[in-house]
This record gives sequence, structure tokens and C-alpha cells, in this order.
Amino acid sequence: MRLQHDRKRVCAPFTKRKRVDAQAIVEQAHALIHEGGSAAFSMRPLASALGTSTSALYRRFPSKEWLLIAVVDYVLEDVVATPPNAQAVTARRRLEHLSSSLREVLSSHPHLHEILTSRVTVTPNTIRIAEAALSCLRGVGVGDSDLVDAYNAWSGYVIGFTAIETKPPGFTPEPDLQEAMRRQLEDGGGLGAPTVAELMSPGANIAFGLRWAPGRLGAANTSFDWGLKALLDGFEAGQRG
Amino acid sequence: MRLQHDRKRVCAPFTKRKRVDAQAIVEQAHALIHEGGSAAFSMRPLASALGTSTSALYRRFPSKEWLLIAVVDYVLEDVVATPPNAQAVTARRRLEHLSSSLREVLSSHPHLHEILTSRVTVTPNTIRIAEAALSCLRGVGVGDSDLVDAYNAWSGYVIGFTAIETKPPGFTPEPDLQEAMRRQLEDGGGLGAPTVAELMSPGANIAFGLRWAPGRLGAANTSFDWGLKALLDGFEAGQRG
DNA sequence: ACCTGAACACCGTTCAAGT
DNA sequence: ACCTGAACACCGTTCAAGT
Repeated sequence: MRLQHDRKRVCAPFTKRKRVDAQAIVEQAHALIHEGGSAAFSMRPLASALGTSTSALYRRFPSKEWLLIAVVDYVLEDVVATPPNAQAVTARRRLEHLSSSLREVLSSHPHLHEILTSRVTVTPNTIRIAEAALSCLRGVGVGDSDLVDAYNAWSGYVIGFTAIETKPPGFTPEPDLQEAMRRQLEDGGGLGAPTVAELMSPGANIAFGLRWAPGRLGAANTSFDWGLKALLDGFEAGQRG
Repeated sequence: MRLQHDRKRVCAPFTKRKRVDAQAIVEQAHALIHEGGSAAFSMRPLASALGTSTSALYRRFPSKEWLLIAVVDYVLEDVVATPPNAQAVTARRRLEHLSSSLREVLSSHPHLHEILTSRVTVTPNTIRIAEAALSCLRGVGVGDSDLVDAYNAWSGYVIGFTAIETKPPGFTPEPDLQEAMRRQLEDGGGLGAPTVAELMSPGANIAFGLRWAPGRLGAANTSFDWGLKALLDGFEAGQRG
């Protein structure tokens, strides 16, 4: 599933003939982004990986922007939403599953946040996920007047947490820069930041804004579930009060 | 306040002499990013805006990466953290102020997320903000064993929400693409997404993943505070249970 | 109808040559 | 010690020319 762009300008991506090509471009683009990161991704290597000319790509996608959004949708296809009619599964449980599925997918494609968070992306899978989340939130007891707020708060938490959590491994800072940040944390912790100094054992690399190495959060990495529980508890408590 | 890089390779940014220059570079870079977005920002225009050669910039900053992180720290300077010894102000209230100050600053510099969320950034102001947040969370009643989790959840929510919320206005998608997304939402809403169709009046542009126009969320825009309340309520309830 | 090579107007970074 | 211009190896996108 991908967005349709103006048929007058370029070939229709949904027609039977040649549809494979557009799909192949998306898959190859995804593969290249997965390997080398979205910053390093460019049209020329993509074309040569596919064995075509760079300009031929512009017959399937009006611009790199359209292609990137197609890649986002392609990856989000993997997010699993439990259907609401599944018996014996509470709305809360379904929402927890959706959250962790979304987190898993975004985590295993660490370059997607760079694309996802910095632009507006409405795609079939975006809508599908939103539909599932909204229905769960209703099931949890959130009233209609609060539903949009709850949905925004939920997306903000899940997507935001994962976006900050998962630094692309290819985006490792240069050793010099990494060392400078580590030193900064040691020095800063000693001077004006007693709580930071107390909690962040050197090398812990455990908390946002205080860690200098990329990849997922270290240690137990319980923060996501812990925070989601607090957020959903807050949702439910708010409806009762 | 900025990170120090290796003095052997380049001139020290903290020495009295020439320090103005490094500061001037950061400020000019910030101005250019503010106007044109971080994607469009490049070294050549920066140099010519400052009246120097491009290569002269590399004497103050080892790479564009160091410069971008310096810009992040420069902007985060504006985040206000109420000191913990301020009487008659509860920890909860201080945390709410810190959250909205952080949100305000990030919102008014909409291009910062692209820099902030996609790489590891430890800077003096990052540490200052973390220190304030940790101390507030402790004051709210979060136990030491949960403090890192609570801090991560809080950062994930605040930074994440704001990152998704604030699309850089310069990042407006091409009209064709924007129209395709709007249509997608209409069609998709009608077919497999009844809740989306029910809630998202056309043109509402109100919810993450379902809106096609950049800028802040429309309408009442109460979602941030609503979600923060739920999260902090959840924090407090969790400590009592 | 589709593809192509060449071109346009850009990038970040380096480095020998200047002062 | 600092700055510079030119160069290197790249970008996204367009378009006349081919089949």
C-alpha cells in the first residue's frame, strides 16, 4: 500500500503492469537505508543497485520525498494490531500489544524516525494504526471528548520514546565527539548536577540526554513499559475521577 | 556553554581570543537553520553570511556535526528550570513548568528536533535540564529504583510529543503530496477506519499520523497538558500502590 | 512510452599555497 | 597561526535526445 500520486505527471504505481518496479524500488531503498542510514541514502546508488539510471526512478516517484514516505508505509506494514473482536482480550492489553509492536518495528528500523518525525506522513498504515489505537482508547474508557487528546498523548509517548531511544547505530559520533560528551557528563555531573552524578554511574549509558553512545538504552531497559503503564493508569484514573 | 573539542586539532573555543568568532558562528548557524531549516543548512552559505571562507569554519569546529550540537546547546540555554529551593512551589508544579518551558523552546525552534532526536547529544544544558527533572521526580515521590525509568518516560513524552507536534513550517510537503495525503485520509477513513472517519472531521488536522499540514496541532491543542497530567498522575499513583 | 547521459546548481571536507 | 581558493568526490533533479 502506498500513496497515489498524480497520474498525469508519472506512471500510476497501482496499475498491474510495472507495479513490481515501484515495489522493487521501495524495497531496495529500504534495504539501503537499513544498511547505511537515511542521511547517507541517495538516488544514484539506489539506481545503480537496481540496474537502472537515476532519472528512471523519477518516473515511478515524483521526488525523493514520495519515495521516503513509501518506505515508511512499507515498514509500518509490519505493525500488528489485534482486532477488537478478539474475545477475552481487554482493550488495555490490545493497546499494550499495539504499543510494543510499534516500538519493535521502529526499533528494528532505526533510521525510520529521521524520516517519520520530521515530516507529515499520512499513509494507509498510519491510518490503520491510528484506527486501532483510537478503538483501544475508547475501550479503555476514554470519553469521546478526550479521545483526540489521549490519542495524541499516546502517539507522542510511544513514537517519541522510541525515536529518542533508538539512535541509528550507523550514526555513531566520531570518537573525538563521543569522548568530549562522556567527559562533559563526568565534569558536569561533579559540579552542578548532584543527582545526575549520584545516579549515572560512569558507563551506564542509561538515560536520554545523558548518554553518549548510540543504540538502544542499556541496562534493564524497563523504562518504556514502566512509563506506558503510568500513562495508561493515568488515562483510566482520569475517566473515573 | 559548548563542548570542548581536541585542542590539538583545532583552536580552543574557550580561549579569550577569538572566542567571539566561535560564538558568532553558532549564532549565525542558528539563524540560518531557523530561517531555512536544518536540511537546507550548509557550510558555504554560513561562511558567506559571516564573511569568511568555508574552510575557515573548520578551524573552530572539527565538522558540521560539532557545530550542530553547539547550536542545540545554544538553544537549550533558554529552557527555564525553577530552582528546587524556591519555597511554596511543589515538585509537581516545578516539573510542569520545566516540561512546558522545554516544549516552548523546542516548539519555537522547530528545526531542532531533526538535530536533537537523531543523534546522541550530551551538552551542558542537556545535563542541567536532566538534573532539574531528576530532582523534581524525586520530589514527586518517585523512588530511587524507579528514577531512571521515570526520567526516561518523562523525556520520551515531552521531547517526543514536541518532536512530532512541531513540524518545521519550511518542511511543508509539495502541494501534490499534501493533496494525496488528504485524499488518502478521506478514503481510508471511509473504508476500514470507522473511528478515524467519525472523529476526524475533514480539515481538522488535529492528530498525529492523521494530519497532512505542518505546523503545530490545530484546535484546542490541549493534548500535551492532558497527557502530561495522566503521566504524572500515573507516576504518583504507582508510588503509593 | 520509457529510458538515458549529460548537465545544472549544489553538497562536506581537505589541503597546498599563500600571508 | 591563520586564511584562502581550488579541488575531490559527491548530491537531487531536469531535459533534450534517443529507442
